[in-house]
Amino acid sequence: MAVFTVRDGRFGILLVRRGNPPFKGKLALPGGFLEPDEDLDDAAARELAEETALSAADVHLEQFRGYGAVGRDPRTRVVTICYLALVPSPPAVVAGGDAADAVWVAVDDILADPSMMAFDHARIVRDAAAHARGKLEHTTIAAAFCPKEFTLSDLRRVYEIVWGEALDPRNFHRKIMKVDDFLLPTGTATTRDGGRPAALYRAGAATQLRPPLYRR
Amino acid sequence: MAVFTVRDGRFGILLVRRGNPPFKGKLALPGGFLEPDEDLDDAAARELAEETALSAADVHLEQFRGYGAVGRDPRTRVVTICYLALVPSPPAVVAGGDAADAVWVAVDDILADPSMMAFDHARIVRDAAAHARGKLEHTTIAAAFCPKEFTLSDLRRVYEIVWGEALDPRNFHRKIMKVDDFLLPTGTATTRDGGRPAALYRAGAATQLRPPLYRR
DNA sequence: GCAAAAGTGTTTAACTTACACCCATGT
DNA sequence: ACATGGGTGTAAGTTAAACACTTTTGC
Repeated sequence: MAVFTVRDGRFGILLVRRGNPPFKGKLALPGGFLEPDEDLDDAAARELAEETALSAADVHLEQFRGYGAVGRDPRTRVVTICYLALVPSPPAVVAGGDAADAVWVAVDDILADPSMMAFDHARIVRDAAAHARGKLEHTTIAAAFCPKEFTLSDLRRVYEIVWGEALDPRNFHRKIMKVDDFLLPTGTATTRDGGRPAALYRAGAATQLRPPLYRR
Repeated sequence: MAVFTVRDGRFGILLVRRGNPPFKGKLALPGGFLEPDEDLDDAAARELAEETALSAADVHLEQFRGYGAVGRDPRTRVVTICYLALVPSPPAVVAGGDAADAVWVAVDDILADPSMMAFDHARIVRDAAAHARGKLEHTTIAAAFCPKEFTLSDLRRVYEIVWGEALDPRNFHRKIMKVDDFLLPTGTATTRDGGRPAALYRAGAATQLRPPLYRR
């Protein structure tokens, strides 16, 4: 599982600290083995629930890609199918399961120093992060990082943090609102200190962002 | 393997007629089992070579997605990783390998009558075809259906056949030529009967089509 | 010359960008 | 009143769609 979130102004991923060899002490992607009686998607949902206490209904969960290089686990041949999960911030703190040593790590810190990762997981993180970043351009998955109700600023901040670049709030507002069935008004607004209250929205049924919202 | 091509004005896929139960007589995707000493991409390239006598260097080959539903093969549990191959037309005719009964079938015929397919392969064909059709919008993979040297009309015909819709030749011409490093002029031109000769191009290094070329 | 297909130019509308401006709230 | 962030208007530049038109060949 590549479980991404946006937390404390960073694009983060859920990792577990390995307590046993090989790669003892290094960070690894959480995951587990397919049960004999479950489909791939079901196994991913189960693993996600075990690691984060989040149900698949609350998050964006999609199959990403398979990895099967021969030496990727020094113990035996392992073919992995990596799933991508995008969870809202702050994500439910990790529960008791296998993931007692689960930590949130900023993606950019991993890309800057891949040696902190076990197995070929640094490469998987790199691939999955690039995939997620790219998908923000032409899909509505950014909303998966937001809570059930959110403002346009919340959504814009997701884009800015994941991409690491500033977007014009005015133009962002109009571009997003032009997409049919992306943001559904709730009729309510935020109350904060110092500033006009923002309208709250829920994510609608739209999945494609057309036209796309490009990075620089 | 989901091996697609454009042949005789149709968007086609390579299938094999099953000679043994289960699903004897039905059509199936070609494929095989992963060897103990090969990576996923290597296995896909090997299978492609066995089925079509095409080397991975000549075609577009990418991992598509995994399928692992419990009952998808009635004999035993099988997890498949489907690869997408786009091969030029006319593709090298199938050689001696496992695929003695290989046939090219139009994708739309399968979608119209999925019962001709064995296992869950009709669903895989549907998913893979939708993926390929969608990728024409924002990548340069359409060129993978063309021979080494091709004209803008050849490329446009690929789009028209795969999407099943007509495109304006004039606007298509300019949109494609505006993409940096997509089409490299060879300096030569076609000779045909009745019509101005068209410039011939080779595919360049560009992979992304930005801005995209949308379907209706 | 004529038909056919390739390729260019032009007009109009739509969209993007940048930024000025107004709005609604807390202090 | 004023600071703060939300939201709207607008003008300039860019891009896309539709289609008239020119070019280059075979017959």
